Amino acid sequence: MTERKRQILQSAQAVLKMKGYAATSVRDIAKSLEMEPASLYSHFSSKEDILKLTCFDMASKFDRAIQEINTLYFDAEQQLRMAIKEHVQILTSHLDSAIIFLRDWRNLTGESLSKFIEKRNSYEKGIRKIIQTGIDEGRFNESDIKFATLTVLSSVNWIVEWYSPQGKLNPTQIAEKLSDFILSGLIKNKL
Amino acid sequence: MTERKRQILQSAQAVLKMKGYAATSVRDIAKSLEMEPASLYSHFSSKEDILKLTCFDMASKFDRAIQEINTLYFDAEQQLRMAIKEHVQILTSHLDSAIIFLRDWRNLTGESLSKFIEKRNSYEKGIRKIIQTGIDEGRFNESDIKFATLTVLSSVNWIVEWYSPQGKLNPTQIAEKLSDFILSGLIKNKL
DNA sequence: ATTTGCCTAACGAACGTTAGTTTGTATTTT
DNA sequence: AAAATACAAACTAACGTTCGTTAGGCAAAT
Repeated sequence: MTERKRQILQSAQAVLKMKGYAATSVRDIAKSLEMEPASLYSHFSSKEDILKLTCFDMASKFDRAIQEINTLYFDAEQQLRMAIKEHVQILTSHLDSAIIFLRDWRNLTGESLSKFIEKRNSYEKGIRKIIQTGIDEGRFNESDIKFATLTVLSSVNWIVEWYSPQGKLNPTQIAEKLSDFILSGLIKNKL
Repeated sequence: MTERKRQILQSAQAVLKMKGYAATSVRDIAKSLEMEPASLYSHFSSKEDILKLTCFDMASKFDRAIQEINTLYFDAEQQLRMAIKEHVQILTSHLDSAIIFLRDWRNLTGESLSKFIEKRNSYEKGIRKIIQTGIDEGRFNESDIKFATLTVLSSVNWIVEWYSPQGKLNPTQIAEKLSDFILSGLIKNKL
């Protein structure tokens, strides 16, 4: 990936974030770069190519993070805190891509779509594994694992809807607050 | 609204739910009804009209629910449990509309868009008010209210991504689980 | 001399929408 | 009871626009 291509991709993502992939035209993207629509095809093979790069780039970031955490021998609470922190970090430091990744992946087609879903499920499984460990350790409440996993992921993912780099909470603080909130729902009362 | 119009709207929503508003054409909608695209215009003035009806119909359902709850003199915990239960009930009993409402509202334009955002903020304010009451009553942890509100709404809204009428949890059970989870994060430890 | 990055021009397809008409079904008038 | 009217809901045909994309060329950088 050349420097120029990365530059164009970034600008494209900034535009896609605003109106969504389907409602954004190649001409919209070109205009933001002050270039002709056709010129984009010197760098990308199709509009969907831009979506693919964005989605799979983000997916692999999440993949790398969860895989690393899963190899560490911390207890479930620490693992979950780390996972949330990494997750928030990735989302907030690539906000444009993150929004597209979370919202527009459905516009992928064919093999790309199924591969993406597979990656997504694999990540979800990584989170679920941590929660399962917490239950096995006797630290987390026994509850519907799938339910717990999805609730965790939803509250974490939703931050892209309101996070602003200018806001009063930085990513680390957000991750801490979120972890406290989530863990209070998972951890057994120490009575 | 005639019976036929309601019927068409419902069929349109089933199609829109699949690919999203922007990626769905008027011809797609017509095909699902086995009619000609032009015929839709006997019932709707535009494609966006369908989106408008869907979004504002859902918005008013939520609006009605929160307003009623806010007039009841229960304590904050009970109010929040009721609000969550109503919210889940609305989402799950109008799943197609709910998905469109949550995902596609950004495709509204002009005055519709700003009015919608206004309604959305007003609902959010209703939830926030309940949480604030809980803090004032000394029952909920003092925390960033906006943060708490958004986390509550995110975990509730995300259920449309995985809820199925055939699943093992019914809406009431989901609402209870979700309430327990959320309230364990809000309520002060009774030490 | 070759490559890179962008251009102009234009393609065919799909888009949302309009105009005008037909059809079937109630309702009213003869 | 039969004929005339009104209306709703669908149709056919087509409009102008925008869509993603391709072909081919030109100028600057390597």
